[in-house]
Amino acid sequence: MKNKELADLFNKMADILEFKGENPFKISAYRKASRILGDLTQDIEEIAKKGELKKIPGIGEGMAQKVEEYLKTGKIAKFEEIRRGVSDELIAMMEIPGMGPKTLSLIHKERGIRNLSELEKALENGSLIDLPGMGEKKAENIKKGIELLKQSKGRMNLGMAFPVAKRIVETLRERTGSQKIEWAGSLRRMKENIGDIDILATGPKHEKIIETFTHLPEVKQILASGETKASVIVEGGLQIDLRVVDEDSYGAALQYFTGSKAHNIRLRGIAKGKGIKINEYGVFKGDRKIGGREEEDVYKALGMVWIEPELREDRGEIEASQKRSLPILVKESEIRGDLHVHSKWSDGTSSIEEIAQAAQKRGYQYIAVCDHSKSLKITHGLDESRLIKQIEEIERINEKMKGFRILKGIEVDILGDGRLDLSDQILKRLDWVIAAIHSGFRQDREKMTRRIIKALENPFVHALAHPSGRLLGAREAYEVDIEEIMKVAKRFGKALEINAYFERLDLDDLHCRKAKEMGIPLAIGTDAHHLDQMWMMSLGVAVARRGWLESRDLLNTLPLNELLKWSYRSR
DNA sequence: GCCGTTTTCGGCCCGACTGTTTTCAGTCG
Repeated sequence: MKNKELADLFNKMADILEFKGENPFKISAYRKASRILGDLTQDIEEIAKKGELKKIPGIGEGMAQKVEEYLKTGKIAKFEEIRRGVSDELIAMMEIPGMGPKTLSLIHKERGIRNLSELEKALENGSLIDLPGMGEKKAENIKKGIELLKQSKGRMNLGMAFPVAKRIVETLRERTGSQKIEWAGSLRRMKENIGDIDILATGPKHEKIIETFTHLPEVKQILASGETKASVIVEGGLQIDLRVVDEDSYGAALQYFTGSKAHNIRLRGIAKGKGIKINEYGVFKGDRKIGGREEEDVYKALGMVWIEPELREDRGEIEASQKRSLPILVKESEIRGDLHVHSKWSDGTSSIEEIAQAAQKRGYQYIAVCDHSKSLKITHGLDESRLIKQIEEIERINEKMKGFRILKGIEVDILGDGRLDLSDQILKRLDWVIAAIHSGFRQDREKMTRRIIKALENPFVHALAHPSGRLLGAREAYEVDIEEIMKVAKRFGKALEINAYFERLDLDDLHCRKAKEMGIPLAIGTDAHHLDQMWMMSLGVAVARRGWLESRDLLNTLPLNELLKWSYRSR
């Protein structure tokens, strides 16, 4: 699938055009096209073959031509043309916080700086300071930006940002006495990667909130601090922005700072057509403020209904809101069980009884113990005889349980050729079998796809665990034709897992939505190895919600008897 | 470069903060 390549290419073109000072609207057209291509789950080549490129909103004559050219020749002439004389090293410097296209262009033209090390040298010897618009502070700022870039290097996992935001918001609530403090931004939309944490607050004394915030013990550096806004860097290089607004603007501000950018731009476009203006202070008709205290005000003013934050990506939610056809997203409280946890029997740390107790405490009706199977030696994976012992233990514990059931499960390994490493005779005895790839990640696409399909053909497998194998920030998904996998899953009545482990979140949101459209059931499992990882169900539910999933699209919203009916239906 | 129940041309979201300015440009979200 060349979607990602094209998305990256268009984004890079936008960078170069920005550096060159091109028309900003042209630049945003490239960025938009890049985002849309990156969001597509359908193979761009398939769309091109059908001649339907221009049907994609945001792709017009020019972009369609460039896509076709790339698919045919592997190149885009326009790209080759504009990149002449602009090295990758130069463009990479735009990543430095505080360094925009204008500054970059200035230091390049006036001081001949071509890369990061030349920039650092120039900052050391002070040769940039006498440039127009430059000064001591600006130079210092860029220096800090370089440091920041070096230590933070990209975005943070949702699962890592979440606890940090929670702690800071709670501290702010305690110390300022203000109850209306919450996170907005990509964290509120529950994106898998968080660039920074945005916090919104209101209260009688704005200065006190800002003051408290910038003096939190976690704060390493204050980037900006004004009357309504402050930005800090905390330990680990994470940036946190705080906005403080009046109470009657809180809803508008929450809407505004939740984003996404693309979602908000669309809303403002719609507003303009209706003679309405929206900003972070409220909804305005002429000079008259017609709303802003509640987030709903914004949507209502545009003839829409409120949209769940997880959907706000301009992926069709705006139209759905206008047509009153938004999905009723699944809620964590509807989850009746965790369908993937590990115990002491393999590489987990808790006994099965402890797990069951913790699950009951969370209000679950069932939990599936899915330890590793024998070929994963490093995890002390279960062979047939140990698995039989585990089955017997679970049956013993289940007899004592009231209103709760431990499901006998396994995370069975898919071998290099697609065979499973446990026999059908034993798999047959289990309630819940998930199959997973843990080796041979580098197989080529065709081989990997065949391998997984073969595993899914096994009548005793219920679901494919962490289907793409990616590890956020650490390992790319393996090469696999996920569309083909989905078709096969559909044909054989298999489920796909949403692995809620903070480093996986796999399937991702876009493929969840695709699976839903295809009628493939999803199953959330935390892959918890410790009891204190079971909270990650929240992350799995977040992915499901971002994938537009409703309660009925998931298996673990089913009551126990219905889940079992599903799992034994084909035996 | 994209797009059109206002438009095939002329729009394209909007405001805060900083630093170097004396009225504003650049950057960011």
